Amino acid sequence: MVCKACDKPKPNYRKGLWSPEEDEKLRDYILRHGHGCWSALPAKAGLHRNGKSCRLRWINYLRPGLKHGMFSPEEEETVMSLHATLGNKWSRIARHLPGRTDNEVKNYWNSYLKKRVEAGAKEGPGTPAPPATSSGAGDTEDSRQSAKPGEDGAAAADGPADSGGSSEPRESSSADSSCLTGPPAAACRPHAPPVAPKVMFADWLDMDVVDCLGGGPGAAAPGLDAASAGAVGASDQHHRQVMSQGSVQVDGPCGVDVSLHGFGDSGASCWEFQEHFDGIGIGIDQMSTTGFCDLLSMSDYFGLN
DNA sequence: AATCCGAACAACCGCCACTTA
DNA sequence: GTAAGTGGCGGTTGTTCGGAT
Repeated sequence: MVCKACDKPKPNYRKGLWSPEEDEKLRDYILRHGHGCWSALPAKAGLHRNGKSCRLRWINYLRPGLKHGMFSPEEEETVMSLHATLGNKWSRIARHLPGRTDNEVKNYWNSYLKKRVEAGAKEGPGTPAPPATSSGAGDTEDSRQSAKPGEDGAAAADGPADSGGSSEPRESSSADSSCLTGPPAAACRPHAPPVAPKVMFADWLDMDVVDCLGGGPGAAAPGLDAASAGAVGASDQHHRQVMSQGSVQVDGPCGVDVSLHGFGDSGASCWEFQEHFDGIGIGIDQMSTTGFCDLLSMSDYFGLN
């Protein structure tokens, strides 16, 4: 991992919330060159942040394919199920939730699911808190829906209303994308960043590309152990979604292969990234060939590494 | 209308595992 | 074999907002 391109850490790193300009710089750089060596990235990208901060920002917020907003009942069930078996292994849990980050899962657990589980435990040891159902997540769920919807509202306001939901358009639960596809800004978090609407990875990788990359919707889940399979059995659609993932390799800035991964979906147009790539001179068709197909690899997703 | 409080979320910090020279 | 450096993970904190009083 030692990388000659990595400069010594600079002092005076900026901290705190990321500005839209910083986001833009980071995204531009990674989309052009891949992240490569994180510690060297800030200097190259013209950011006054440390590599860790950049990495976190990319992984938790900027990375294409991320899903923001409401957890679907299936996702909740998956989180609770996996947490029961894995404990606080948020990254492991997140691997079973396409488009969710460990940080998001962790936050969601700490702020919501944990309380529900505890409440359920108080009601009766043998009766764990019932997961939200597709017919309605209950009053607490409703309150959360109105409270949390998140940045996708900004996306809906700034871009196509269906851009967010296209992350899991196939066989996805309706509740999952309730905020992504549904209530516009009014129902979503008002203080969400007004820029950089959330764009699902599916929006910028055509399904045909995914098929070419080898992942097909009907592919099997290699190496998925029984426990994991059982744990996430309730959210089978997630597996099928993951089956559409592809993975390619490109040369990273440090001379190593940087694995970039795809997450396929319908042929929904990539309205933001199309615009973005146009801006930086990269054709959308170039993405598939240059490997700008970042999300989770199959192996990562299934915890095979 | 102003203030307080809890919730939600983004980001930081510290530790650990892994890789490479 | 060892040390240095990086990346990743989990815990925790800080900030912002909405709702209640």
